Amino acid sequence: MSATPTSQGAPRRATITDVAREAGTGKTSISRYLNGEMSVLSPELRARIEAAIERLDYQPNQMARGLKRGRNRLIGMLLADLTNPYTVEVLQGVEAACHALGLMPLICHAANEVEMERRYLQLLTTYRVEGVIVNALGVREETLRPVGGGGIPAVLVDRSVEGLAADIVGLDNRAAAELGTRHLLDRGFREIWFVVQPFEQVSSRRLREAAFRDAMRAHADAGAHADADASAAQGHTLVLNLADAAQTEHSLAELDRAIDTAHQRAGRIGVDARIAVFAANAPVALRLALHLKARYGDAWQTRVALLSIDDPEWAELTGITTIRQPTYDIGYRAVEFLHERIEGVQTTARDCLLPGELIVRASTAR
Amino acid sequence: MSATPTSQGAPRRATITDVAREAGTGKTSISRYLNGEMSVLSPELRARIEAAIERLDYQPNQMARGLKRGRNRLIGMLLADLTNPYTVEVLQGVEAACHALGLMPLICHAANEVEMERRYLQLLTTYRVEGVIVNALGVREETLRPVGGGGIPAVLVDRSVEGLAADIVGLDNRAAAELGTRHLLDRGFREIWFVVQPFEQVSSRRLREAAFRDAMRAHADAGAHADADASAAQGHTLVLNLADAAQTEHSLAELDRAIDTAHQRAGRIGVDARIAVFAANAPVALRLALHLKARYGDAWQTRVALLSIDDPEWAELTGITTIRQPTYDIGYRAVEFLHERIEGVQTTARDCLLPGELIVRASTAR
DNA sequence: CTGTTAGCGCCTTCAC
DNA sequence: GTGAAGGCGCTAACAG
Repeated sequence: MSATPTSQGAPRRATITDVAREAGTGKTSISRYLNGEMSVLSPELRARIEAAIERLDYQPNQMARGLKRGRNRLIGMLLADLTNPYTVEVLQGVEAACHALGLMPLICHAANEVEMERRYLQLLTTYRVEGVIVNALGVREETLRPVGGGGIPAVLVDRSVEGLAADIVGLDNRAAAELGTRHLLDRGFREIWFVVQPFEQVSSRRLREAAFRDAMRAHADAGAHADADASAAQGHTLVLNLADAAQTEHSLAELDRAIDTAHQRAGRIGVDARIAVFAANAPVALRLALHLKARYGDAWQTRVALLSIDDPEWAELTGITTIRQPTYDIGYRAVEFLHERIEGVQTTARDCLLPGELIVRASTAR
Repeated sequence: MSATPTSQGAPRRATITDVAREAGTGKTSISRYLNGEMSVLSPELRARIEAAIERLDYQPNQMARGLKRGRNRLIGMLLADLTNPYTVEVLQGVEAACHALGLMPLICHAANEVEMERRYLQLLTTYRVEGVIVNALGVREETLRPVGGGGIPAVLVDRSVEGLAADIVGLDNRAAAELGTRHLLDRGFREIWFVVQPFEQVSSRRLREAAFRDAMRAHADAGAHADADASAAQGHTLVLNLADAAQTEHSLAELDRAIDTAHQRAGRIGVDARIAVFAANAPVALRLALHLKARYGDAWQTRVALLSIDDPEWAELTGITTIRQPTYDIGYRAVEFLHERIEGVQTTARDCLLPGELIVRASTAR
């Protein structure tokens, strides 16, 4: 039982000095004890220290330690959008790794605001974090200047930042998009729409879309020689700007026309009426599903075969085929990379591309 | 091993001393400048300081400031489960409020592990956070001892902790459960199952369930006098332990029996076969929906009318009536409360109960 | 083995 | 108006 602080207010936590006095020794020994240099302490002294710490309920002040040794075990975690389930899942991996490595993540949520992102980045340096993991939103190389390269260590998650040479870990976007495209092709879909948010600074969106196009082209090329039917496959890319309602409506209308056209044509030929829609990520998939349901009713899946990268909790419920990202691992690896850099391991910028996993559900059945 | 500060090793950030030298003045003036005591500085000196800061890209070290003045503007945010959309939404409010008040939230995710929760709590005190806002998982009063009361200021979110007198902000659980129950009753449902996770330490679960029972009883009482049909209404409580697969299956089987029984009876009488299921929160609702879909197929909603507290993103897609919590406000208010306490406002423990909003969708239509 | 002595970067009296 | 000195809680040489 600690001294009852009858008078409320500021019970002023015990300091190392208090402990030293209580144990009848000097601060140094306490410090040594705290840092596990047990071998250099007589068992007797050690016991006294232990008792004193217990009695005073002493807890070393991380801030003070950090100030002294120049490292506070804090790392920054800059998130573009916590609303995206992807982000939360990555965070789990981050937390776990930090825990294992004795790091403490300072989590900052930019909520899709570039200005916030900038501010947080500078706030983090103010707290002298030892490194940052950033799931960049719109940062330019300049904003990240204090970071990476000559500044504090940094590793990027999911997205690269132009002009910045830093470690990056994320999904193998190319392979994932190919996987999805080929799955749709294999299932016999011949008209595929790839729907993605505006590319902007987000490299992963670009990569996925490019891989989709390449996969479609590869299929067409192969088909020209072998399978006559294959050559009919056509891929379209649709940009969906979720941040702008009007633009979103406009894009969705375009998709609707394609769906209806295909439906009419199919009626004549007597074949599966569905076109396939490949959503580049979960937010896009959700928006699409909501729209389609509003337009075609509960049976919307008889009109469209939806496939998505990311595997949100509602995918199973709605029966949608997805490509699940190894989110936990992404977060975990990111921290490991950062830790190595913090510890001074000097390597050139590395890329860590983790594979996605295709989860087949009813939406792409034929 | 100290890394040799070559061209890129450790650029060692500028300190207040560097700035003072660069500006040809003393540290005191720099400090004054940093703290906005402009009126006490000659415009000329002030300009020189500004220039020096700019040139050195100086940024004050929060840790050092904190050490000196005893407040580091850090607050702890202890989360029970980031996987729950509720949590993320609350977090948005917290972030916003912190930003407005110049606070920096240290976010800790216990991931439903009581042990983690304990450890984080102690880690937070180690960083000398000025306060904590906790969405408690299983903390006992003793764990929180250093917190609240005589310790550091604390405010609870969503759940109270037995024996701890602290501010608490969250949903008006009683009103929300009543709202939902009455909605179902109004829609003519006469058999209602309230499904909730094991109560454990979570006060909100208890409150919701109690309010549900009270509402059912109130209805029965009123019905005894007026509406003969009303007296037939029966409420059941089902505990669903999501942490244990076997127990979950067991509970779901019980629900299945009720559904089937109702269905058979309805077939004879020729009336709506659906029983209503009131999920105490989103995780429960999701688990239920997944199970029902697996058992009854895509048309599961013709067997069960699902209503849930919380309004997850898939609710709209699935057409489920919900009671949305004012999550953002909850987070925001929590920080405001904490801030007041940090600033020394001494009031007795306050409760802030915010109202939920009923969002009627297809699931409860008749 | 143990204690003494300097600071880490900053703020805060207290003189000038 | 401005600066010098001391100290926040802790660690890291140096002695003893």
